[in-house]
Amino acid sequence: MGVTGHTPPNDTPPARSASIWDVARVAGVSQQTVSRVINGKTRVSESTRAKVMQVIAELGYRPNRLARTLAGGPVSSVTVLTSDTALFGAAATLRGMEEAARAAGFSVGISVLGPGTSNTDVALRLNRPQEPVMVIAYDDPGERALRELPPDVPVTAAVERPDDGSGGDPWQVWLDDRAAAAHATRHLLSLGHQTVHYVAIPSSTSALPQRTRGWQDALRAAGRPVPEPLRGGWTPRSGYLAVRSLLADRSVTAILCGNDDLALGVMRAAREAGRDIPGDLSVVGFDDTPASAYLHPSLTTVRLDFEGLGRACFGLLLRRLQPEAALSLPAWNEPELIVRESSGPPPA
Amino acid sequence: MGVTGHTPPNDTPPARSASIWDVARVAGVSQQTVSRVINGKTRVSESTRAKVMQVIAELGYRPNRLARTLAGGPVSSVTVLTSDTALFGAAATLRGMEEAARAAGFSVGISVLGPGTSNTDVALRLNRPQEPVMVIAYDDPGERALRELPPDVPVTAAVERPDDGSGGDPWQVWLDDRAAAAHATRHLLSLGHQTVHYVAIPSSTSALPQRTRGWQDALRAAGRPVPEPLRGGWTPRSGYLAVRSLLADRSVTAILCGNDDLALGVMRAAREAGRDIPGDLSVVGFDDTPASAYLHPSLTTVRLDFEGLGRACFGLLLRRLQPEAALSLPAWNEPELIVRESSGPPPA
DNA sequence: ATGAAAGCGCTAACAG
DNA sequence: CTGTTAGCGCTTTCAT
Repeated sequence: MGVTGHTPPNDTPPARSASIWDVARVAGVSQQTVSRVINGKTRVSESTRAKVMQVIAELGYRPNRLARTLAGGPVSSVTVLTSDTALFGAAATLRGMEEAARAAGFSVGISVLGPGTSNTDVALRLNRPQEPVMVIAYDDPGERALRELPPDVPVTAAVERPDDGSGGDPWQVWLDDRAAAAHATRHLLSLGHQTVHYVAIPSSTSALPQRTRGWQDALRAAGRPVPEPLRGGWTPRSGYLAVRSLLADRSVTAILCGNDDLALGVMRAAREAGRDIPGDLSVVGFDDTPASAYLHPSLTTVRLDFEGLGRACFGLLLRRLQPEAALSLPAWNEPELIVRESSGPPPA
Repeated sequence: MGVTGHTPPNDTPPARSASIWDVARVAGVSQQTVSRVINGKTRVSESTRAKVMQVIAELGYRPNRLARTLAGGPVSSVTVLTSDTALFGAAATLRGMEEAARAAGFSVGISVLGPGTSNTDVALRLNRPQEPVMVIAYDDPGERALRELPPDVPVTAAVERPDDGSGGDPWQVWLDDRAAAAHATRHLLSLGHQTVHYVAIPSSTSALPQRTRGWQDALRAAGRPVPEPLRGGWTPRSGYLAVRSLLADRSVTAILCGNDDLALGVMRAAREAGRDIPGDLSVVGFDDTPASAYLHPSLTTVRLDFEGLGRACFGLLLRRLQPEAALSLPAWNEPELIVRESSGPPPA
């Protein structure tokens, strides 16, 4: 006996779980037949199929996906590269990616990028040289990883904005931040504000980020002065610090923030400066986190469908892996301005 | 030529990236020597090592971790099983796990559990039958997955509370929620409140959750009435809905909430009911999310070191995988009450 | 419809 | 210090 050919004469059970060979032996069929039953692609007689299934259950057989992949089976794993998953956008995108991948039978790996990730490093994180990858590239570490991945790695990405010029990489997805920022800015102008100040999130590029551009677009189109954008980070604290000095100036009546956390910090700074929201100051954010509707005051913000974007990013990857299948891309929602209590007319 | 033995006579480059064999051939050494250089465990002469390293760089060789694992190499991958990563606790725990795992050279897979996950299902998500697993089991789907994993899978878990009786599973880690809840409750009592109401997060068990017990502990120890706990969900909205009717009763002057999101909803409901915080009502949460310090009013809450717990959970896994190594467990912080603006004395 | 053979890329024994 | 051999568990080919 000992089909695997190396069963020691006096064996202790090696705690090795049942393989396809074990199933084959017990079921009295070839190993190949078991494979066929498992994959269900090829036709197998009903009787043998039943027998094999029964033995699989008896032995508690569980397939080894590594071996399957190594042997040249279909691709069924992705690795997601992302920086800081504490950020709302990245976390939500990751959820969308994982959900779509799992639905398609993919296993998903995750690897977090730090600020100091060397170029070879990132490729070495993959489970195999050509494992497909999705990159969440809203910030600098993500963008760098995207650039530094070897060309033979199939990759799609959720990015902050399309590549300059060319109209966008076909393997990237993004939300129309520029239009959204313009929309939010127009909302504030239409309430009667003379201009709108902007607290920016960190940017991935030297070029002007899309939200900043959209904000400028709207101000310029209305012929309003364009203040210098304030540099914020990602946290409430950074928003708080960024605007403290600004708030002494009572002519500042409207502030657009790069995300909801910044907005939260800005609102706190405003209160401490004795400014009423929205009476003296309007504040608008980006993201529409679950908390935003319950803040005091509730936050006017731009809802961004990061989960949808993540799902689409995986759809794109699937299309890249199976070009012949002509897969349709799952749709995602465009950004939407949610008007709440934190924005209103300027003081009279 | 053709060490791999199947190079077609008239080959088009199969887009197959360089393997260890290719490196060996070019470097003029055996495949095994390349393996030795890569792993660095065995001694290799400096000259051959240099040669091999050079060829590795030339050919852009990247190791295949799947093959390594399949061939019986050291374990270097984990899968994390978790439900809803949108929750602060689960997300932070995941970050800690990923960080520790990556630092140890592990690749980490993630698979999200839904409410309806059948028992065989969960084992089939693993990349191989005996892949190590970490479960984030703060809620029911997590606890179920933990129960349903086959016994031969090495698993550690971050759980809401230790197993009943036995003093806790040695492969589980948890925070002392019970003591923390008692502490938070005593804080409110010491401010002069007659009693404290509690809005609970969903529980994973039929038994009383630890936070609920701690709250009761403190009330009983002080000889105060123990109100019926209110059942909340995880979101601000559920906190908002849970307490709306309660707030009509002005004798309710202190509410402890199962997490900060619930507290946010409770605070909003309170304002809408015309209650001032902390003047008429004190609110205390659990988690200390980054937003909590910037809310209006800023939230008194219990800081929980989920990231530390996640790192410890991986440490535990490592210990389980290498019992002989006698690894020390990374420490994590005990829960800590952060007193802010939302708690104060009851109205006179 | 089923079986047999070869091999994916690597590591773990053994040899020398 | 280095090379040889035998697999890991599975999916391709090809046969039958």
